[in-house]
Amino acid sequence: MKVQSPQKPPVSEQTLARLPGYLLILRRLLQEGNREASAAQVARELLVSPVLVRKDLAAVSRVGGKPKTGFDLAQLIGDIEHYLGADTRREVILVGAGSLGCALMSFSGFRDLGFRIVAAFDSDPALTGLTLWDVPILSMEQLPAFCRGLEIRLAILTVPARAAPSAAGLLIASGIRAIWNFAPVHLDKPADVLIKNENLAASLALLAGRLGHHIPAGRPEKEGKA
Amino acid sequence: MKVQSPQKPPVSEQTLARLPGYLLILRRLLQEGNREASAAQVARELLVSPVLVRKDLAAVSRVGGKPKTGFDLAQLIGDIEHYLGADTRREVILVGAGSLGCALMSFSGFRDLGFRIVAAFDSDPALTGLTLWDVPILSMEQLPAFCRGLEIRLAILTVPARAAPSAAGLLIASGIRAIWNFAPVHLDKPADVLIKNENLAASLALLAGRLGHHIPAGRPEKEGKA
DNA sequence: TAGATTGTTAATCGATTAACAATC
DNA sequence: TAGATTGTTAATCGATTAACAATC
Repeated sequence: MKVQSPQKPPVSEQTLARLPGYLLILRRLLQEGNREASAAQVARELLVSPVLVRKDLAAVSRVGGKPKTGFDLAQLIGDIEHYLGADTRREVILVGAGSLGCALMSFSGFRDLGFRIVAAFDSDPALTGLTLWDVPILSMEQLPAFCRGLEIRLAILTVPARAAPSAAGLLIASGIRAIWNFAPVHLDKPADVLIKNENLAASLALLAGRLGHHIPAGRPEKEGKA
Repeated sequence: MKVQSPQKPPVSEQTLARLPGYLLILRRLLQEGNREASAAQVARELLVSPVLVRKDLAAVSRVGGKPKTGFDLAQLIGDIEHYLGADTRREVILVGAGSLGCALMSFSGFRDLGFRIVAAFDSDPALTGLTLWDVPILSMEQLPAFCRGLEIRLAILTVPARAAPSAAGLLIASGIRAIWNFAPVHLDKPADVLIKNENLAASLALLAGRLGHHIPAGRPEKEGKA
């Protein structure tokens, strides 16, 4: 039976974005031998306010923490993992096996959060048939049947900009529900498909812009500590 | 002589983050033969409100647009480029020539925004001395002198998580002012150094989380069009 | 018990949007 | 001129923070 949590209000985009960060810290604390952690402890590491951490955790964890001791680490980690993974298949395909695509295939960080790139697709016949980092590279023609067959819902799009719109169309037509798009182009989509644009060049420009204009980065470091 | 623009209030982080997107669209419009563009035109492509575009542009452009005709494309592109690049050297170094690092070296998108990876550094002696995609790979020992000599201020950090803290320390000691950190660890830093954390696995988890919980992605598509 | 830490309600803060006068 | 589009002032909206009562 499915035990969802429909009574809680949906968490904000910002809260969701902080969850993976919490997960990393909580896991490390657990590995270091702790059984519990306080919101203040987590907040210090992420440089956010403790209240924010408590609010975020309250939004996604069913158990909550205990006064004086804090949160049960194992329990909390499980809750966050469940929340991030709830109702979502963790199998991912990758479209575009160029240098960036191959780098993502080799990237171990996805595995730590439970994701697995199960196949890559490329229009270059020289690449199809190869297996890189345990990921088989298939032809674009094989994509629809593959996605339908395995009910894949997540795709990473690392093709050149000019190829991205048609590739995205093919993905959507093949049942993909969310696309992580690394091409710097706007992709049209139906309302029920999610597209997250990742523009690496823009990210670098943003950093350089902040540097040039001395905009303080987020909250300042806290003075003094325990 | 330096002509800065100290009288304008610093733009918000959000505005800054949208500038590269404007730049891409405006350049494309110019290439397509247009001389001018309206805020509404740009807004439609980025799915943001036209008022927001006007506010953003007013914050970074000195000239402003003209009623009826809109903004002069060449002028506006120049202003945004200048704003993003103001007071900032565009030379970047890359630390950690693993698969992700190499992918970024080969990435052409940086060039389009005026950045150039001038050198990569790696502790693996098998890599040092090589030149990949025109980027020479040097040893970590050469880093401080290189950065000091060329006054490099921007660095991309793509080393494994366990090596990141010490590498960041070396970078900061070598005069680097901003670090784009791909390792999923918190890096300590003095107040005047910027660190932008890029956690690719967390980004994917965020997308999957949104998918699982059906959180609408930003503003909905507008109905109807010109 | 005393004290640390939680969870929640109210206040603050800042970004976005709406409304509208100015102007080419 | 008439009309489209800009720039700005005020209203809205939502996230973060502050304050504080609850509780192990």
